[in-house]
Amino acid sequence: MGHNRPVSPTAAPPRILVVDDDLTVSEVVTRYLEREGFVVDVAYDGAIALERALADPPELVVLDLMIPSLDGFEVCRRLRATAPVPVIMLTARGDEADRIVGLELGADDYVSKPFSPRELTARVKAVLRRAAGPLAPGGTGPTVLCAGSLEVDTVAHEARREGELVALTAREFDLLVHLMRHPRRAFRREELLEQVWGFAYGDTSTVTVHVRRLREKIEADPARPRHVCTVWGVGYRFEP
Amino acid sequence: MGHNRPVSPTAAPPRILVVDDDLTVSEVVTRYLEREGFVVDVAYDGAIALERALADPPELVVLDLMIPSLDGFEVCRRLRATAPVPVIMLTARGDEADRIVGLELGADDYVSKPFSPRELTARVKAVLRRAAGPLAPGGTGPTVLCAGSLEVDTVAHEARREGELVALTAREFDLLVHLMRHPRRAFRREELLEQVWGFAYGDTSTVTVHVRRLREKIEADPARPRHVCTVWGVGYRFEP
DNA sequence: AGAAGTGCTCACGATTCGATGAACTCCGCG
DNA sequence: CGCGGAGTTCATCGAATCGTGAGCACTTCT
Repeated sequence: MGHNRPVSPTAAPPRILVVDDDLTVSEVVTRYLEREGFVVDVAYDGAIALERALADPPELVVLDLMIPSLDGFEVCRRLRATAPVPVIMLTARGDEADRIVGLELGADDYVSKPFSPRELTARVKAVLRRAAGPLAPGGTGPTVLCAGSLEVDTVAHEARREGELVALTAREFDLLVHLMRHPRRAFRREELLEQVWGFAYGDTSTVTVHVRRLREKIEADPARPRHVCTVWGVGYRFEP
Repeated sequence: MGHNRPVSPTAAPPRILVVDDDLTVSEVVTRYLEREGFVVDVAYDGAIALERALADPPELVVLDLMIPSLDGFEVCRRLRATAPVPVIMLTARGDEADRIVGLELGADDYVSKPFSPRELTARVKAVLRRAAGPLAPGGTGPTVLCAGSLEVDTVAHEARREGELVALTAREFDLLVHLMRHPRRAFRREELLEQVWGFAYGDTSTVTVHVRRLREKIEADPARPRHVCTVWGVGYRFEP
């Protein structure tokens, strides 16, 4: 069931709006992006794209420059005017690229046709990563989370109990950080699956097992957890 | 969105001179560079650019090749004749760029139009990092980095282990310095690719291989690295 | 007490990830 | 023009990790 984890360790699958009137292109792009675990929406002209993007902004827009009703640049400009949505431009190849160079600079990145799907998905991921910020999510919170004798350094990607280093796997780490960032809030397993794993659906026992392994490592008495607590009939909650 | 700090953590913001007669280009470039925390100055033709750069040398020059009064190559040549200012060339797209790259021996890097602002800023940072040292009076941080029996002299471009000189290639050196400048911080491969290589995207196995070679040279037991450590599911981290 | 619902544990198979070795490209040099 | 070093890409291998299903334990309700 190998869904590739798209980008950010702790995120629902990013939605991407693909705007291209060429059916062949948009279909291929869609297929490849979905294979990488993204949720893809398609629009065939500028006006509709803009409307849809403004109504429900996706995480990223892949935008052909030459499309009906509103050209790509105009769409990009208007998008940017209201919401800081990352944009990747698809530009035709050839000399005209020189003329439009100034215009297309509004985009976060560009890919010139013909392009390899691999390159496009790579760039999509790169731009999303940039938009999400580096491992240290900038101002969105402290880099070291503390609770009791627990210390979690989100930058160094390390966790300590009583000062002792505990080796957490990537998932365990993500799970712990997510819980610690929302102390005392109860999460249903489905929520955690979505917010930590990025799965829209799936076996909730996956969460159970990971919680168990996590407790095994960070709780003094894993059978009587003081931090990662069970909320019966609901899910789990982090207790500081 | 947090302002990314450019390159060195404690230095004054590097000043960058952007030389381009296309207003659209220079404005967009300026905006993106400023967003990254640089101080940007703009010149619209070669003579003025040269004059200004010589009067008060910036940390880096971003130079379009086709500009009025003095072409980019000439400006670059004269600049380099007097001051070792790093230069990034903006070249027209295509095969032409390939021919030019041979000529522009003076430039530290080049970016061909159309380019993504991402790529430009990434390369700017990479070049600045690489250039940090030669003419660094006070701002650019320590010139000798130490960790255990490791000594890295960023000015002399030398690395020693137990006092013994180890021959590192340019990339290996840059990689090591970058990691050492952010001790204990975990980097994803994609981040390193961007911050050390200046690639907006690419094959992450490149990083893997270079890390391996670096370990081969600086670690006492390369199979059990004590400094350049693996963070499973994430990337690498430097341990002092 | 019995039954149904919910969470916990364990072990197995599939997948993913990093290390490794080697091929290949690109230059500069003799 | 071949050589050699640096850098990049590719294929393979082994190990760590992950997801799943089945059985057990505990809670709650009838």
